[in-house]
Amino acid sequence: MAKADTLNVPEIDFGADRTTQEYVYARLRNAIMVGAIEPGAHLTMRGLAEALNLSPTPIREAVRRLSTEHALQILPNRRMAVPLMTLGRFEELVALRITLEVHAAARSVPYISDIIIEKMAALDDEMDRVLAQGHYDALTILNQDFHRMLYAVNPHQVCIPVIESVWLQLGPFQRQVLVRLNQVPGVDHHKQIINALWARDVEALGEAVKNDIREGISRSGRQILEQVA
Amino acid sequence: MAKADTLNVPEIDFGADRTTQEYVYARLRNAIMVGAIEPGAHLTMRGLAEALNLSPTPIREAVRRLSTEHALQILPNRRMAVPLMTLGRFEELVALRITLEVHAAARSVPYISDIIIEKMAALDDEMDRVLAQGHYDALTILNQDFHRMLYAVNPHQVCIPVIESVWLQLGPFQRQVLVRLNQVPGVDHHKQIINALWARDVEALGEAVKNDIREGISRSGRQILEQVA
DNA sequence: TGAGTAATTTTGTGATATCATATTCAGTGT
DNA sequence: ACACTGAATATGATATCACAAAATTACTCA
Repeated sequence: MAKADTLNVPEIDFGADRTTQEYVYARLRNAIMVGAIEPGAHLTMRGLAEALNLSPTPIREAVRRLSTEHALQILPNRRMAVPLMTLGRFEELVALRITLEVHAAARSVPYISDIIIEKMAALDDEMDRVLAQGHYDALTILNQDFHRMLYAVNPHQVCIPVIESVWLQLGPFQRQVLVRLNQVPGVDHHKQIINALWARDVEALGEAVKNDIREGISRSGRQILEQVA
Repeated sequence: MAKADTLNVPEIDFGADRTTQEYVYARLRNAIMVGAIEPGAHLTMRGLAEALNLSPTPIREAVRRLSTEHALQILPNRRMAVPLMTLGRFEELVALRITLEVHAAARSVPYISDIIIEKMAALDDEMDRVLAQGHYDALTILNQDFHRMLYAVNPHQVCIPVIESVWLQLGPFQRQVLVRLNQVPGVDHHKQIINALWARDVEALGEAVKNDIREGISRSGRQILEQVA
């Protein structure tokens, strides 16, 4: 079925007892997060329903949730599309991402344990391996896991959903950046993050997170958007 | 009908050509934002449907969207409730609110015009009038309008939805605070915000926003949560 | 009287049916 | 060829229907 390729992303494994709507939501969200759906692409609910062999009802619920997160756009014609990126919006999103993640990282420090740092280091090593093979999707996922692991150690944490919402908005465009440049950023700022964690140094951690985000996407993304404009 | 009182909030006026789902979403969101629904309260979709004279379908969509924003909680039994507040979560939400709003305010400064400042001052005056009459709901709405007006002058702004999501999570609890204390915070930090805007002083603006949030809800909220715990 | 269990009711979920609107396509006339 | 118009089609939105799971109630037995 041609429509299925709209989500050219592997089926995700899924606990059996969840709802269909949740499955669709998770699958679409994942596809958008790794940039599997091109910005500007138009989707139809019935198309998605046919592709996933479901009725429109759970599709609509999932799509509505994603539009609330600004991962999808409901156009005035009631059609939906993946939002296009502009330079202004891009810079706002990156700036917001830095502010949020520096904040979340700082509030995680009191709860950091050696075990967590070691787990994060292990994730970073895995990223190096995946990087060598050029698996961009896996790289994106691992990078997010790395960051999320840090923010999640704070037991009262409320930032992660907000941060993920920003990731979601940057996702489709980030893929374009990776594909166009056909290379990933050179320096690995994750080592810097890990060092700051070992030292429990809030200042250094903030700097490291900021650099990681800036170098990871900001510079190259701005290049591309400027040459278009 | 008794169920309708679940949302003891006036009907909001609503453009005629929007969808039912959007109407339900807006109405529920508003009710939660001003704290019209008590934390811990259980809602049923069919109950809401009956109260609003609608089928469960648009209700489900609206509720799903709100649960994505963490304004409602879907329990493992598939029931839904307004989340309860804890001290830890409260402090995280307030800290996040400060970080976000200081960020958004700073990024608005380059776009500030005298006209906007005057409009904000007018809103603040109206708040003083409403305050004298003890209309807490109207006060909450006006306060949000005041803040939103500032952040919205940035044309590439992406913060407002995120900030509103935090407001939404604080809403039900904030109402409890106002009711229990039966008074509103004394000093009006909005004047301080407006002065900083006239001066185009980013530093002072950040301080003013921080103080406004802290004094407005943080102190009294913490008091209440601590005496419970 | 109280605890456990079966029957009833309520509820959430997803598929289907229906309707209004938007889009696409074919045909007409210039 | 090209713009315009009307028919046909596709789409989104909501209500209704069917089903399964959960909650509630009623009932039984100790």
